[in-house]
Amino acid sequence: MQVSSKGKYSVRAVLDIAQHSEGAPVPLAAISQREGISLLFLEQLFQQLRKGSIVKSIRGSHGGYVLARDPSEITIGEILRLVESPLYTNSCFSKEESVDDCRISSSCISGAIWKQLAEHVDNFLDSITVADLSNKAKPEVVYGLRLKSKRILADRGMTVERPEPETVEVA
Amino acid sequence: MQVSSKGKYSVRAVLDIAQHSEGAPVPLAAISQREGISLLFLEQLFQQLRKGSIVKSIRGSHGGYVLARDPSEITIGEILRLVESPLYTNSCFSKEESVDDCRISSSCISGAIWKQLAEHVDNFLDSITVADLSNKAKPEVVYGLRLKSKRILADRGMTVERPEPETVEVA
DNA sequence: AATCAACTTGACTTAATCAGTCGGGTATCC
DNA sequence: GGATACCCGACTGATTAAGTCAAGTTGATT
Repeated sequence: MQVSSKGKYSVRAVLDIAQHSEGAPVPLAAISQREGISLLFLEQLFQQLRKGSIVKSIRGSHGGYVLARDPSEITIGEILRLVESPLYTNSCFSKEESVDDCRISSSCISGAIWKQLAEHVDNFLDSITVADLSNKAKPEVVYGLRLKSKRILADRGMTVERPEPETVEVA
Repeated sequence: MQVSSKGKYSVRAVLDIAQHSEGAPVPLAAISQREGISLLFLEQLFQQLRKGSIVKSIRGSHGGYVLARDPSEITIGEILRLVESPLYTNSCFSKEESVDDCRISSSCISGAIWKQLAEHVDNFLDSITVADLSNKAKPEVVYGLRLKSKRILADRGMTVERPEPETVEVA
């Protein structure tokens, strides 16, 4: 259970654009240098990010990538789902039978956990936007990792509260 | 980002013991048959579960495994941490310098996310015990996946609330 | 004491996935 | 038209995961 470097790199790259683009397109070469990520690898990732309409591409000289939407409208979860293999995939063996007929006793019971876990993780990651992390706007918030407005979560009938606005140790 | 079958199998196996042991040791061969997991693979997993004192082994004829503690004292998170690679590993490059000196700009900022994510996941998984899932005690709760007493979470200064006690679709 | 079921250990194999590369495109600006 | 930068599919090498195998040791039962 790990976040792949595809996922981590993608988040960093998008964040990099949010921080360095002044409306102007950011070429991958610049991201590659700043973030220390292989250019070729970035190209591969950005194909998916573009198709998922996280970024828009601008071709030609002085081209590059810009965010496709407002940073406050792009969540970390969205980014990850594009490049990561899904956390939850249905793996119950009984297909059309009723739940009680499921052969492998503990399988479905514990299977429910993975589904809930996936929902939990998605909800958490969707509660953080690129804007939240772009320290350009509010540098002091970055390490505190304040969650997006709770209203959004409330809309989903969810609450995700953190104990205190403590500073995350970045070591 | 996925839970490996090591993890899934381990949870199912422990659950299987909780459901089928009447105080008597459960041999791996039985688990293997019921759960459709390779015996050899189970042996491998149970070594780690034993060392992590999730289960106790009873050798000899009519031997097998029993839970090392009360089902309500064993969390899913505990099980997973024993057999899974950790979700969060510190990957910041700057070691002894101050935070501001960190070279790779977005790296640490986004790095904080992974740490929080890991904490979030652990808290969720630690809030579910084997007893919660052992449908022997309360079959109707299993698919509802009721969380462990919120007091435990409150002790950690955490709240994790689910929208409604809806039934999870097990398809 | 013999026997057998069951655990113990470490090495091994095979298949899949991950991370990254390569080569040859195409669009756009100057 | 050349430089810049994105586009796309195929490819590779390394690591990990999943599962297997062999050769034990231990302990209860008979």
